Amino acid sequence: MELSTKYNPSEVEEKWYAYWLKNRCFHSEPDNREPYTIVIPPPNVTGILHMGHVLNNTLNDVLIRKARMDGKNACWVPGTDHASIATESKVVARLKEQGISKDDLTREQFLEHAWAWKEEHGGIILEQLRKLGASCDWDRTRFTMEPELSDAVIATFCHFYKKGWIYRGVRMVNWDPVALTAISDDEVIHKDTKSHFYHLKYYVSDGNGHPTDQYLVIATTRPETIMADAAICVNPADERHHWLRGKKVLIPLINREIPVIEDDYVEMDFGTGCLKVTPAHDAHDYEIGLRHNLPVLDIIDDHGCLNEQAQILVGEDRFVARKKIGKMLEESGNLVKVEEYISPVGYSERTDAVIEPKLSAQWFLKMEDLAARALDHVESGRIKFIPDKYRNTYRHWMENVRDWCISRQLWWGQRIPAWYLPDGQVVVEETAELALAAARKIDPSLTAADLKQDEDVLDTWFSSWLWPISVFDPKLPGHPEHKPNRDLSYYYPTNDLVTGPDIIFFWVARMIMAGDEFMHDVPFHNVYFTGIVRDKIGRKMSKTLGNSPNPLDLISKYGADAVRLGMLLCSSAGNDILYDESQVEQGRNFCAKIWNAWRLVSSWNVDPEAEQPDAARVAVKWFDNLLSRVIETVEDHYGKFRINDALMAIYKLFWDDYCSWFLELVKPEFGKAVDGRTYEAAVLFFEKLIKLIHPVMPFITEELWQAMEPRHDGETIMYQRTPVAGPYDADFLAQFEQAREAIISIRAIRAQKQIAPKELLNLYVDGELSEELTPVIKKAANLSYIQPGAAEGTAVSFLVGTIKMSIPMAGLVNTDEEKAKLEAELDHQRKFLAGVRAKLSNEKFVAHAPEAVIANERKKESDCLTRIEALEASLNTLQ
RNA sequence: GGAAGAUUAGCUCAGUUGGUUCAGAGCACUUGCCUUACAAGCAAGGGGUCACUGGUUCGAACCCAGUAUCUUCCACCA
Repeated sequence: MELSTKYNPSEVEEKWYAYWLKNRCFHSEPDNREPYTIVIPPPNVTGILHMGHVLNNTLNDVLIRKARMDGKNACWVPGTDHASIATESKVVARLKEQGISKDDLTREQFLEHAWAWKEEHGGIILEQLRKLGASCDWDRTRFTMEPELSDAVIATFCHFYKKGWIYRGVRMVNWDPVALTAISDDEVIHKDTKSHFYHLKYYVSDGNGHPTDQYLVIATTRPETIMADAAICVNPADERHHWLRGKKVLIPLINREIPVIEDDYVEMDFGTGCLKVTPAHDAHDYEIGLRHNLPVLDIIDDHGCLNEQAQILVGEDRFVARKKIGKMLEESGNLVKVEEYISPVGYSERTDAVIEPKLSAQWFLKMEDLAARALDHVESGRIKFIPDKYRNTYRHWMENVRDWCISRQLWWGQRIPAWYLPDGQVVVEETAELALAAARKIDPSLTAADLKQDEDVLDTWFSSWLWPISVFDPKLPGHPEHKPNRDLSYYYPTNDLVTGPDIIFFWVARMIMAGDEFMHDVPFHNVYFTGIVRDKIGRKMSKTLGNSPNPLDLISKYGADAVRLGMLLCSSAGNDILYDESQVEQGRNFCAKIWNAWRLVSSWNVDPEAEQPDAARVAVKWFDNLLSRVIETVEDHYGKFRINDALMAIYKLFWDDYCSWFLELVKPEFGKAVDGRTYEAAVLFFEKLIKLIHPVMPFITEELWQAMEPRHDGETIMYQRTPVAGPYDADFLAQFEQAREAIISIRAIRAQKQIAPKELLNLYVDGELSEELTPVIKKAANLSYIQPGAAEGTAVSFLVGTIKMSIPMAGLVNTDEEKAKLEAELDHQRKFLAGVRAKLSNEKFVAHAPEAVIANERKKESDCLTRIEALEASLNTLQ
């Protein structure tokens, strides 16, 4: 079959992806083969493909395709995540554009809009993954908010509630005033932020609410919260403040009287040693408040604005209020000074809004027991992290974990299955009907109308932690007594998880917890953490910087295979990835190389009767041995998740060894036919090579495989078996390396002396060179003959190991130049010899070093002597 | 503030538990080639005091201590 001169990726990719889909090549059903399972880290349902996805899914696809070719029953389950906060905020933003406020909608109306948005944008990213070549089992596509999976989430909530591990409590939580919801501790990002340290005078009260002329000074970064102060606190050991004992002070501007209290929490040497206690707006202050029975006065509303309770600046945003109150305090004479100050401030991961500590009723899941068990799975090695260093991170988090705030004040998500009775009691059941039944046990007169369901939804991660289970059997989570169905029994535990280290706590840790709780088993055996994709100067990719290429543009420009290869080339596990388009170009170039190699082989005329030239015979033997050795290396790399090392080994095998050496050695002379045996070997090697390449570059390899008809009878390469390494002759491979070295030296001499490659030369060999390899050297170096011994007359000589080689070259040799070169080399060898001898004459070395090391030093010594002798002989000849 | 990790060629990284002939790869670079598969290519080549300072050892890129720089994670001193 005639191939076009250029590889056309887009046409080929479309053709074969459609073919794979049509033939259901990606689909898996349980059978008696060993399963190999991956669940996709579900992207946000309304997300679009970015470079991080490309990296992650390329790695996933390489692993799954490799496993498939290893004969395993490979199943890669795709799907999307409803991404509660992210999606809801997008929907809110779109409604706003249409002039609709969320507050004007009922829950049902809002959800209609949200589902419409999901229908419109949902699944785009899955379509994009197909362009990348992802071999997901699309028949198994799941969505975390589809009915069955939502049921699983609800059941899970009930399960833990009945176990006593879920509780509702009024706690200080992280409030996001933009998203209008509480978020978990993990969703808060602390950033050092420039602010001001206000030093304020609080006057001591005369007992009737009037200021005396005595005062104390506190330091705060949040002067707008002084109206919520409940006390001033000092350290009991701080003698500077003992005069304040039992006194009351007045809050500036509003003149409210508050007590001075003492608590060890206050650091004497920080600030002024006086702390204003504001229980409603600071987590630590809240704790102090509890200890001292202080009232809680909340002066900030959900949007982060001061409310009526503040008395002043009502309705002002907290940051505006901060500036304004600074002025007011200055005017009232309460402001002592303002210092520049840098302090850590919490920001919302989603909205980047400054988090407001806020007291509110939320649902929590106890973590202690779950975390201990999840930690053990990793500590014991049942789950391996690649790279290993993430174990430390994981352990630290697990040992310091706090209860998980699982409620979110949002509508897009699974609604908490808790119903409140009119008297405030709560029942938790999977459905409204069951809840009513449960409520009637408390009060038989109740009707459905009397029950009010909790308004909140659950944290997205409370659904995605079930993912490796619920994609197979949504009935199991929450119902541990349920018998796992056929899919779950077969595919669980999954094998490998490829994901970013940024979600190690959000997702990885919690999947391990859920797996342990419901399956009493790990959810996966290996977690491969990818790095973050950055641009080539190390910046994170972001829309605002505009340094993030659109993967689909890259695919249409270079082809999916090129993008995949480019991504993998720069990705060693756990390191951040500095992406550069030149790597994708390298991928494209590799495609061209593969394409052209087959164009060459397939263009040959074959004469089955022709005798196989010696050089070709040896080349075949060599490549056969080499192939086995490289396959062994590649398998080893895969086993250690060193995907880019595996890739590089294959890349070099194909480009350097197969193309540059093997094909050049067996290539028939112009106009002549290739013999049958050599041709068969060249084709067979090519087949094995594209099988090795297929997991990384699925499209071009399928195209060429199919182009090799009728050899393959229309079978896909996807289900061919990975080539296996046979035994190989390491000595022979080493001998070939010597030949290769000789050839390179001869070519270099040609280049130096400007002798055309076509001009025949003669070679004299003084030393033990394998007879078998002389035809190879002859062909590759274009020699007319190779003779034992040393060249007579003027010659250029060089060393290959300890073998002296020389090429007679009358008239072309500059004797002085050659002499200088030889002398330099001789000098170097003598120094080397001196070093080796120094070692060998060191008694301690001889006494302590192992036999093998000493023997090796002796070999170095004798080889070096041989070389010195050869060099001296060459010098003599020149003189 | 705590912790983990990193520092090897211009760039990105290997270096498998201290010892194969003065440290390897890919890319980039230099030189020569439009040689009938491929100029997106071929051939040849240059390039490193393994961050720094000490120590352990017969022997250190590798182990130990300290220093410097960087990255990430965790952390509510108001």
